[in-house]
Amino acid sequence: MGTPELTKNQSLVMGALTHAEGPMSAYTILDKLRDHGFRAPLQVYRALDKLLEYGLVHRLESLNAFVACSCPHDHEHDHGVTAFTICEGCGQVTEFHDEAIEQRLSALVRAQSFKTEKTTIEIRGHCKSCA
Amino acid sequence: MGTPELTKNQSLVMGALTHAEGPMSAYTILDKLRDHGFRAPLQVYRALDKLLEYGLVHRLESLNAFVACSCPHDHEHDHGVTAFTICEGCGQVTEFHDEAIEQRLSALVRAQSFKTEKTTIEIRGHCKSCA
DNA sequence: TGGCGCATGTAATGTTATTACATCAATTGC
DNA sequence: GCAATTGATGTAATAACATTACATGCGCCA
Repeated sequence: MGTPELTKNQSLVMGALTHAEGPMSAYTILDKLRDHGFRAPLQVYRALDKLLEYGLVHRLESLNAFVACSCPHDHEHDHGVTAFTICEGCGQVTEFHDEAIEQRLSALVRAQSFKTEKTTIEIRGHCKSCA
Repeated sequence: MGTPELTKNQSLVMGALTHAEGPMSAYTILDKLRDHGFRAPLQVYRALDKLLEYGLVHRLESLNAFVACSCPHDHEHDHGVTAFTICEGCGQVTEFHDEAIEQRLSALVRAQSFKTEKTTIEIRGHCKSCA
């Protein structure tokens, strides 16, 4: 029960995100795909919903934008918590994962008897080149 | 150079957030303050900008909403990273701070030569009561 | 008293996301 | 075969969130 074949719209959206340098808003994706027959936001949002569900794409909450997952393989199983650095200068987004943070958050949340469904970690700032 | 006196609009917005149980969107705040003369979104957003700057209010990125800071005192100095659990059931938001996570993130980010300006940590899920 | 800084007021617009409803194709059960 | 179901799609309209642009008022002080 891994990732199913992508539908046409899902493939188009995935392609747009994969070819982009950085994150794209839903409406930017829509504009990129007008030539391929996209007319309405919903076509993008529906595809994004599925891609998010399959773990192929991440949503950046602080940007209202989306990026292709940078994990080269293996969207079959959960990668746990994903964190991002986001450069205000050049827009570059770097995805990373860390066991230690994951475990620490897990402990803190468990202490509240809170049940985690989704964790967002986003760090805004400036990358090495844009410092 | 701490928090200056709040202006009228800032006080009104701060009051609305303080009296609310949970987070409020800017437009919800606007509606609450119509009776006090608020007419336009910008009146709310301008006040929120200042309150965020003073550290009296936090923005929840994954909700596009705002909460009063739960720290009882001491908005004079930076509290470092703030994290939140957000219950999908009852909407309850709990703010917390953790040295260990802060340091770990700091180390990871330093390894990228990334300069942090703002860190967002939001955990969506269900609280004890809504599990 | 004129200029400056800053809070404010108002309108218009821009951006992001969802609801509602209709159609179409593949699959399943009878 | 042929309803019934499920899931992807298309389209329009609207809702929700946020900003730009421009004008006004008010205290301060050189």
